[in-house]
Amino acid sequence: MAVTLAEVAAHAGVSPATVSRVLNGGYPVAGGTRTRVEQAVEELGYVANGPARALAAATSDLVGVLVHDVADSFFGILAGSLQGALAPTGHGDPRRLAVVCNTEGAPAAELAYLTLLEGQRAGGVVLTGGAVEEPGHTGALTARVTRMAASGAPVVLCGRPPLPVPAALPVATVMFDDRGGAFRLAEHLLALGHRRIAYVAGPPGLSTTRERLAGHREALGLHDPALPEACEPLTVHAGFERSAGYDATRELLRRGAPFTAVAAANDTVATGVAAALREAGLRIPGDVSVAGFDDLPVCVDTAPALTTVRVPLREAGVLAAQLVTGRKPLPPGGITTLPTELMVRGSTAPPPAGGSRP
Amino acid sequence: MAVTLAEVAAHAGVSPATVSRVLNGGYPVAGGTRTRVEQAVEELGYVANGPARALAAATSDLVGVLVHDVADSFFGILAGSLQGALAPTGHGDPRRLAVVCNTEGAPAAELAYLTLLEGQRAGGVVLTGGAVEEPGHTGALTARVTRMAASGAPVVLCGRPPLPVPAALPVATVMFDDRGGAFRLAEHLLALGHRRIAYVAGPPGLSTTRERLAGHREALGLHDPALPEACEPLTVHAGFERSAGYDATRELLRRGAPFTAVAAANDTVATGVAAALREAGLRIPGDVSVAGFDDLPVCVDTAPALTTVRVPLREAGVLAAQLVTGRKPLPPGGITTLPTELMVRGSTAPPPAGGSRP
DNA sequence: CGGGTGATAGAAAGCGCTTTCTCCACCGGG
DNA sequence: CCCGGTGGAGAAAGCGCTTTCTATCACCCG
Repeated sequence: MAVTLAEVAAHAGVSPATVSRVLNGGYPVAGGTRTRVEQAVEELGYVANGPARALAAATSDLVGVLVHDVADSFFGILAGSLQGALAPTGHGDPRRLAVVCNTEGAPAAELAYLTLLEGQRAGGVVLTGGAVEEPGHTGALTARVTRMAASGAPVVLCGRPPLPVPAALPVATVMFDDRGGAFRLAEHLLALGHRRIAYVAGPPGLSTTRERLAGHREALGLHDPALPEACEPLTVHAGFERSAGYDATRELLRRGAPFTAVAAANDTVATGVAAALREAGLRIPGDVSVAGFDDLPVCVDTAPALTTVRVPLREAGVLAAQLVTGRKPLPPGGITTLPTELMVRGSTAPPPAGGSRP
Repeated sequence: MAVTLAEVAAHAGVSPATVSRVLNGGYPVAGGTRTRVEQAVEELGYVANGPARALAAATSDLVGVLVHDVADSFFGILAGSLQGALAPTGHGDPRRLAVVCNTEGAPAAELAYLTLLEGQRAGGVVLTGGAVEEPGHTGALTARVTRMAASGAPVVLCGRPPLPVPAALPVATVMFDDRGGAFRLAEHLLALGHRRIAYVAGPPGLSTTRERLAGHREALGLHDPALPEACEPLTVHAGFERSAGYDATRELLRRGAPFTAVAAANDTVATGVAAALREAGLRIPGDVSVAGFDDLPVCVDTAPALTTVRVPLREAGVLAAQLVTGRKPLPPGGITTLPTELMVRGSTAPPPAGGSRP
């Protein structure tokens, strides 16, 4: 079967303890001894037994990555860069493995996976995506996160607001400036002359939905205090899938209230919005402007290319990896906010001259 | 700290062995005893220590999922459905965790991750994406896969050809009918009247590239034995990214050899192809038809919607999960080929009447 | 009516590693 | 010249679980 530590020790003529120390560092080992052990490891092709290490050390090389759904590019890109950054540059470093868990955004699934990861003695956990803001769940989540962090496993909240955990614990938050991005996007639409701006928001109760909507409204209100209220009937809550955007837009069109622009919760929803508009015979951006959020790869290939807000997913993934592995110290306050950037493309233009349609 | 098996045993007034048996099944436990144990587990909120189980049982609940890159929708969708299907319907079932590893298609990374997973005593491994067909690597991979399977961890090859391992081992292969799909796509182009068909192929040496190209050429040859050779100068090898399609198309245009259609290695590449053509002032499908492969979600939102070949990624993910967990018996021969389907959309049309351009 | 014969439960031996705790040599200072 | 220090190595005790191997009981059949 597999080579064990003891065999390596025997081969090198030292005790198992010494081999362990050479492999894990943090304890002085004389140069000659170290060399002999390393050679034995090499010759025997020794690969440590992960579970045994985890059992003895009470922590493993596993890093849990909770996402709403990896099939969604937003999470796929985040998880991908995170996974890549988990493998450090140095060659001998212990390689962390990413355990990705699709929660579908469901609180129960989130907690269930956290339990599973705790049982696996995961060496860290990254919670990504908007948080369900519901007192009961936030409380339960905070308790779980506190417990994990207290047991030494760093927790990184990525793309969601911080949790009220004791400051001394290894819990970091990496946020996106969703609010600012939504604000600038709305400003862009206003500057183009739009006033009747529809908004296809994400699921209610989700932090991301709240932030983006807040930024959007703030911009409207700053331009004209009456605008937020005026646009209220043009706001629809939906899911984060393409079909949600499609359905919401059909509903909007059915209602008949005129609008000249639609801002969507994210790019995927925006493609659904665009499809519904096109199907209704409306031209983009001639008749109606459309904007998304996230700047997923799809944005540049839609027709027309989608105006959106870039969210630095790759950067976030790398940062989260560095934080969860402890390679990067926690920032003071534990919170890092990554900037978002308005990406103006072809899907937004001034409203039609003849007045607002439909 | 965490509740242990022994504590549950004490609470239920039985021995640890009995608790273990209730939890794992496969050994008769009297109804009353079982109930008492289950109640104790419930009351104490017991969660098994994964590493300890894995150490004692020499196998874990971890399932390795090797992908080229999760950020790529192809793999994201595959990994997502696979991960979802790993969590069985029943509630008490042991939940398998998916460890996703980005190999970037690099043989060395593939082997390195396999070693890591072996060290973790993974309960199974799924290798996805085209295989690098290089004797040395195939040999090394076969050896590794054989060893893992022999130690009891099922291995599933998904979207790649089978490996020559002993038939008795738990190794299954789930393939896509890439060749057939490419064949039908080429037939479609030929039926539209195209004769000068460019092909932006994937990286050389990859099984997927080979299969798709083979199907494509087969259709050309069947239509006119001289066609494959005639189209040879219009075939370019590139990567699987959008930029590869873009660059390859620019190169094709630069060469000046006329073509009326371009078939791309996959949808992502096709979007790059389309972008380059559009940039060159060519209309799709008016001047040049474009076709992709995979039928990723992006296909329906490009302008025009992309004609492509649907590859049943979700189905494959679910099937792979069932096979790797042993929930579904290995098919005879160990190989399952999933059908692909031609999806005709707006990006393909008859070639321009005036003759082939550019 | 006694010893098979199942059906259950317990004892105990690890699984392969980490990590105290101990021990040993050898060093320099008093 | 002796002794406390100190760097380096080993012994051994687990970590929490699975899994033989054994030990009990009932029973049941000849």
